[in-house]
Amino acid sequence: MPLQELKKFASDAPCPIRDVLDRIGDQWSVLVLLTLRPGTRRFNELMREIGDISKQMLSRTLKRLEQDGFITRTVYPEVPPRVEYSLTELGHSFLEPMRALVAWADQNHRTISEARERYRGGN
Amino acid sequence: MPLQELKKFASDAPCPIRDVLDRIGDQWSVLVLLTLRPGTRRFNELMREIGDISKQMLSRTLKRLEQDGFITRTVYPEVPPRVEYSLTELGHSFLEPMRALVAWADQNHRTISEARERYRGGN
DNA sequence: CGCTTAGGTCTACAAAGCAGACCAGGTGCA
DNA sequence: TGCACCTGGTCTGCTTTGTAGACCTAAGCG
Repeated sequence: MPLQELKKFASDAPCPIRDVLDRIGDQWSVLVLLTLRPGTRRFNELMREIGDISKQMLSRTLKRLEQDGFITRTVYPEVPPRVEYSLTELGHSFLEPMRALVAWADQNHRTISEARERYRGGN
Repeated sequence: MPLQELKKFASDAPCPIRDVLDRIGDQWSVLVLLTLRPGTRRFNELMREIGDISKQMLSRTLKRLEQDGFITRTVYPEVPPRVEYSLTELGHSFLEPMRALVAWADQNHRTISEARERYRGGN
């Protein structure tokens, strides 16, 4: 039996924190959401703007974000196909606390780098 | 040449956001920090409280957090050995914006679950 | 002597992620 | 008619990351 299912089951019920951390914990999800913040984007635009994500991961990430209600996916039945992604209310509201974190990152980035240097140096 | 080095190099210089996301992006780091918030913990206490982390990952995560200045590691040269971990100022300050995120999670957990249900149902 | 205990490290094996090949199917060009 | 091109993916092998669990050290206790 897939071990992971057990874990998920065990942590799902009692711990919404874990649930969100699993979401944020996915580096790509946050990055995609941040990239969508300015407005609607198409698949390949996201690829280009994010830069180092693989098609597979982008596809998977978008699917999950749609599933969880963070983004909407609109297909225009043209040829070649056009698919647009954009944030929902939920997606936007998530980015609000996220911004605080990003701000913290901005402020403390240098401190962290210095700590790293010291560690290397002091070792 | 290790491809990853390139990536790291490319994203290190211009983008502190990425740098922090890589840190948070690590599910375990945040979980360890949250577990340390109430106060000092020993290695096996962390293991027990977190529950489903492997020794190796806990060890690795703690090492990195120490390196980055989020926690301190104190060894008491007894037998059997005793090692205590606790948050630094930086660690505490990081958890502040993090709390906003956790609060958001608490509030919106149900909404997300419902979106998931709808998705399954509507498919 | 040999078992216990804490905090790890080491070693196989499983899972996740990546790059790049491939696909559909209408359009433009020859 | 044929042939390459476009987007938004999916599929396939290989690399990287994470896991479980055995092992290690060295004092204390029976």
